[in-house]
Amino acid sequence: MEKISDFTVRRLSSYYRILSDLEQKKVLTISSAKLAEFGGITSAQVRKDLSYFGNFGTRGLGYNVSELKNEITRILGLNQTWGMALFGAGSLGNALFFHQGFRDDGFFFRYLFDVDLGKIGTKWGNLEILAVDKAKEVLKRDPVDIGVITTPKEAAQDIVDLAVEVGIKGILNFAPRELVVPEGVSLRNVNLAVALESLSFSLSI
Amino acid sequence: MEKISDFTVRRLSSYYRILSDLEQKKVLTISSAKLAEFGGITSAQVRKDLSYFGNFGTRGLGYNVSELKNEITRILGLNQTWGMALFGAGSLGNALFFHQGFRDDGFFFRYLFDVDLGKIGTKWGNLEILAVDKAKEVLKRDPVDIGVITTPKEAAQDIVDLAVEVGIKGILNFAPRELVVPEGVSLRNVNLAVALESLSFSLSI
DNA sequence: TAGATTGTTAATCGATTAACAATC
DNA sequence: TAGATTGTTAATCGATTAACAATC
Repeated sequence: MEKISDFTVRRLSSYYRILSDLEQKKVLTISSAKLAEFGGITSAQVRKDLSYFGNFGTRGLGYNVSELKNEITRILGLNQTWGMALFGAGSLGNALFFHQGFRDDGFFFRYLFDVDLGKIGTKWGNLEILAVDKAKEVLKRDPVDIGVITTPKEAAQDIVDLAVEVGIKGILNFAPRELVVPEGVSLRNVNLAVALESLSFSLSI
Repeated sequence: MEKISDFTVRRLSSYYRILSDLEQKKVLTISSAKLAEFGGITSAQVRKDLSYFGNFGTRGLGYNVSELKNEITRILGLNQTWGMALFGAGSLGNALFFHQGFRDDGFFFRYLFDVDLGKIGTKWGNLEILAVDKAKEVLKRDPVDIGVITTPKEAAQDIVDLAVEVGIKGILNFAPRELVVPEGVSLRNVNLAVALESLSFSLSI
């Protein structure tokens, strides 16, 4: 398969959300022009993105909303569940843990780890926070797919190394630090400071 | 001035963090090659990004860490403070509110708004959560620079319209919904679902 | 059928990188 | 001075868009 850019993947996520909305509103078909309008892009972009994966439309009519949503669900791997481990049980981790939208999409936290003795042994919902020292043993016995890092930046690389060692193949990092992962492991960074600083830049000029 | 791409601005944020680290470690000078290595990019990219704003280096020697950090601080508008209003006092908003890093960078929450009667009147730190009905009046009297949206997606566009009406020029949106802002208002979206779905895609292929 | 809209190619646009003269 | 490294130009790469034949 042709190499798919992250730009395309992020737009697929956007289409997925738009189609979910439309499906709920009982809209049956949609043109690339309409979909583009909702996503704030061009219709050529929509058709190009979809064309990497197949011919989902009907000339003259457009796309069937439910069908296209199902195709994108499959493409994005959202037709299955993903097990996650959270490293760093702080307030950001807490917000992510209780975020219903992730569960709806099939992303479940299965383990919570922290270094804070005051937190270890306490529960979020009915999931206990474990000592990060136990993580290697626990995750080797019972692997997860994705590691979510909400530790302070100083700890982040060590956690990545641990995650890689226990076979985690996807990492979502919130720590504001450049991280190194080996070939075959996917890393996505969410840096809230960058978003604010980019706003600050726009407001300054 | 030449149009600066958001790619460049985001990398400036990255340089800013790297230089802050280096300054703390008492490193005095750095070459574009080293800076690039830390940021995971090429040295040409670093020099190109900086060249939009001036000549900050010395041929043969590289860049003075503190000097370059100060220049970038100024470019990004981080040599001043920014007042923010939070719309949606949920767990994500709470995590942002108590995040020390934003304060260090000069971003301060000055108002908290919610619709939930159970939350209105309670305090985070010593800042009271106000009814969103009061927002227009309050923010017209005492404007802020940035609106941070952590409401459910259904409410997000109304909040944007309110924010625009009271003169807010920068919006940081966490609601997973495409928002419309008029010319002259900057909008940055942080969509956590997109990040997870992009990981899911990578893990699926 | 006539009108609408896809899927795809080729053109365009913009971002990244290689290369090197300038110069510390 | 000789070696190192910047600032900048030109080449390359890759993403977006315009255009249109195919076809429902």
